[in-house]
Amino acid sequence: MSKLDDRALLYVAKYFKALAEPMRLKVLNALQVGEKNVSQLTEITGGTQANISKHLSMLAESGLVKREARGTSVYYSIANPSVYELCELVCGQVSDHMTSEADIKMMFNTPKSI
Amino acid sequence: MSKLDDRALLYVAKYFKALAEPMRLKVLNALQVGEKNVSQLTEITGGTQANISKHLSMLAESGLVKREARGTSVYYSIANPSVYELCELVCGQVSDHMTSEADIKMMFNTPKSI
DNA sequence: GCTATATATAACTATATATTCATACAACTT
DNA sequence: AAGTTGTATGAATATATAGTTATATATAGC
Repeated sequence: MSKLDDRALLYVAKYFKALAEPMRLKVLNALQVGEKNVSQLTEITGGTQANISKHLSMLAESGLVKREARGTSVYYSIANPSVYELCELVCGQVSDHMTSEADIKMMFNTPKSI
Repeated sequence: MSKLDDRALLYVAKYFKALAEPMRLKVLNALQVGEKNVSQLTEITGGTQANISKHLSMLAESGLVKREARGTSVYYSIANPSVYELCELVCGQVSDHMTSEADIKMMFNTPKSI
């Protein structure tokens, strides 16, 4: 593989990584109905302000959300609605897959964080 | 959010996490044309046997690939072709997004691993 | 049974990540 | 100007992860 390919690969991986965290999925889910500021997202998700702020920075840097400061608040919104297509696809695969024993087992085999 | 929702969230996150690693994307890419055994995947990707084997175990556990032992070899194949739809979607978003300065910057801002 | 080949795994290291707490910073209000 | 509110960030900790090396396990051929 060429060096350019590797960089593209890294970039795609980075995008998926942004989606690979439950709290960030919660945030994205909360943004599905429209833009929200950090305080609102903090309340909706039940996270701490610092933590949500960090996740939002990460999502913004990965190009999944847009940031807009207005007054004292900062509003975040979905950069590209097709992110929900991704989630739909995955949810479909997950529910298909969830019938098998191995996956039930995996469900209980969850790490403490990440 | 209910406890069940949280588990589903964790499950979806786990699926995305399986895709959030360049070497695993390479492996999945190699499998696009059909099943391959571990040795073949090791050669194609340029990884070490132990490393590829681990990634394959992880991919199998996450439900992205199927495992089938035949003779002394173990053949892996894509469990669900729609994983490539995901990648297509992401590639589209990535290339859209790649025109902006912030992303060029991010390109060079890559961690050493992961 | 012995050897060669293919795959998996355990121990280890280095790095990355999520989370919390405390604090800095910025923009309104009075 | 001082206080209030909303957001970001640095330090610290605990956990997770990718990768390497060495080794175990299994299957086939002799």
